[in-house]
Amino acid sequence: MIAERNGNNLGITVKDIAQKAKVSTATVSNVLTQKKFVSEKLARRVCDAVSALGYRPNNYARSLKTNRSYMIGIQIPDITNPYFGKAVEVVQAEAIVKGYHVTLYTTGNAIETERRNIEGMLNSRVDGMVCVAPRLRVKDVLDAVQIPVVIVDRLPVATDRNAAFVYADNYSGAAAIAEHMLARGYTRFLHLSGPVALVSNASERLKGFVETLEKRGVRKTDCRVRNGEFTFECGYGMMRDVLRKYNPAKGVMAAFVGSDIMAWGAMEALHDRKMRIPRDMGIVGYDNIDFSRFLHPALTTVENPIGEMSYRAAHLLLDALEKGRNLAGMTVMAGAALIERNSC
Amino acid sequence: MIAERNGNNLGITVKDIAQKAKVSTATVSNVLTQKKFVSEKLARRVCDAVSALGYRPNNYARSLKTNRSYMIGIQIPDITNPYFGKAVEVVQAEAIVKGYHVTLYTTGNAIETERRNIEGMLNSRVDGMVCVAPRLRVKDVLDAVQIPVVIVDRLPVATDRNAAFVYADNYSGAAAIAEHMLARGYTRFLHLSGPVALVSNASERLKGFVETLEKRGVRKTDCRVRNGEFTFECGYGMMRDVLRKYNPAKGVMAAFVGSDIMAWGAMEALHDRKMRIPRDMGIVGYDNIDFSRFLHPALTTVENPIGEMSYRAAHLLLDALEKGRNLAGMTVMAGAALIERNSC
DNA sequence: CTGAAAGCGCTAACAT
DNA sequence: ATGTTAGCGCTTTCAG
Repeated sequence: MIAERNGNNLGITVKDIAQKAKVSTATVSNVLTQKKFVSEKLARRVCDAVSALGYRPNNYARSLKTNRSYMIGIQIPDITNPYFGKAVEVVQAEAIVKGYHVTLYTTGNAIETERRNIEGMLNSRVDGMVCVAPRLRVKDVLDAVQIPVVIVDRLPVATDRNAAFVYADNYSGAAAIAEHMLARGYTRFLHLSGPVALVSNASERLKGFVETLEKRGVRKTDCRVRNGEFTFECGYGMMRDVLRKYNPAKGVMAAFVGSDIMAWGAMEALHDRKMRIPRDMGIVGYDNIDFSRFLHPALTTVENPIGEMSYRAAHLLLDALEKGRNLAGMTVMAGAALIERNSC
Repeated sequence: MIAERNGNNLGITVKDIAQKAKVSTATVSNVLTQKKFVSEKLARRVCDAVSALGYRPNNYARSLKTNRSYMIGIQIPDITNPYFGKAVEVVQAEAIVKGYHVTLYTTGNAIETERRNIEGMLNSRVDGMVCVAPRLRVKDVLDAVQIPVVIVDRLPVATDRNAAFVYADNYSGAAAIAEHMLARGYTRFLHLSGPVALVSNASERLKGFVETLEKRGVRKTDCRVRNGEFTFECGYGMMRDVLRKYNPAKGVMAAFVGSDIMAWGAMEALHDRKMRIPRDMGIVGYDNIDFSRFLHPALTTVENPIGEMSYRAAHLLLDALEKGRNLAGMTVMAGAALIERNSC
């Protein structure tokens, strides 16, 4: 007999436990999977044998037979960013409740890596995947994949694939910022944007902000825009450049900085110039990252509900997997709420 | 013939491609796994068939046969914390290079969850695992597991299991802080510690700090200690309490706050009281989280080399997996370096 | 309700 | 160097 080593008996199979419980392997399988009714008596015997031998089903064999891995893949740009960390946390928590495991892939915003990752997920035969903020064109990811997918934090595209979209209303969020600034009486505006050409979030925010301002009669020359990346350094650098020829005495400006992290950088640049916020310039960020409320002054921003989005995404995917629901055409848009604090 | 759908042909097997290439399944397997030499001619034919049919090997079948999943599990307390995010990032990057996938588990510092996660990894048959900063007693995790494990960021224990330890020298790091404060001329000291009873990092830091101070002749009454958790709120609350009866005029205090996040909280409490750092109190953190250099004043802290540790951990595990190296008795300790900035 | 047996797709002996 | 074939451990018809 194979020795019972602490809790991890690789050698024990259904056969062994069938033998010990004096039943067939089919019965063992039936009590384990709960798919067919088994009499109390036999079920008891099986369970006893299972714990006596420390049996642990072999998931490869199971998966080979059922063609399901109970594994879902999640891909995010950067695990070091708490915003995406939150997404992973939520998806993982929901998945585990339904008996799914999660495998994680990180892209570093590199398109090539994204392609490789998707290939990797397919190879390791995940049952479904969620892609958070992909840089690869959505069409390209869908083309590569047959299994259910949900794309998070990107604008939906029309598709007949088994794919859903969960995204936030970045346009309205940015529009709310514009309205807020207007209500505060600002007359000069600045937008330090994210990578508009690559990321729909960035372009939606830009559009929402600028269009609202125009609609309310602000002249183009009173609203400057600069494009950059969603990083501290970029926020710092762009603001530093702007500040070179900025004089608050000629009219205080309100700046919508494309993300909280950029906004932090921008605030540093102001600080270095001994400028006070909001006295010399109003600052609004976007995302409502955890730290933003602790900045000085506390950062006015827009809640980007990544937690809610990933929750919805997880459930969509899990429904597709468990109930066979087809995702095609499903989109859910989460709202965006302005969080008023002291920076503008 | 099964239609070739975009890049993901679940129905195609070795058999199909053997047929198409007019070779045996063994030959197909051999060219795919590269374990035996196959002539140019046949290899060519096989590769052509593979890409023509869009074949993708079924990893379940492969794993069932070889008893290897090429999957490693990583468990961390909180994916929302960039410190642990870094660990995941590094392990994932190293794993993928060697052809391994990573599945992620999060504990929320709940011991029960840790136990469940380990169970989950074992069920999904990971080849090895890395546990970062477990709360479960190390002995308990080792007892549960037969596969190679590396424990990161915890003090090693003696074991004959296939387990390695990678940790940082928290004692020296904290000692360096004490020396630094002494050198600056401080005579009154405070330590706001992490969960000393549960986490060896916290207790090591406490020990390193207090013992060094004592060794250098500081009286016990001049060094106060309070225990808490590694959170912003806890840092804030403990410092607020301390401040109720603190008067810098009677001697400026230097506070070693157990982690950067706590230190941030503590700095907020000082700020609320209109106290200036370091004029009214010196503050030193621990971890060198990314944001610490942007705080005002920039936070003096100790580099906790999580990136390096996880790199070493990944390689240890991968060596165990690939080269069959037994990990028993392996420990690697990473150094800790004081980072002098403006808060103390 | 229970058991016998086929077979999921792959790899690795073994045979040629 | 290549082909034949026996399973890996499980689930799932199909009989009984």
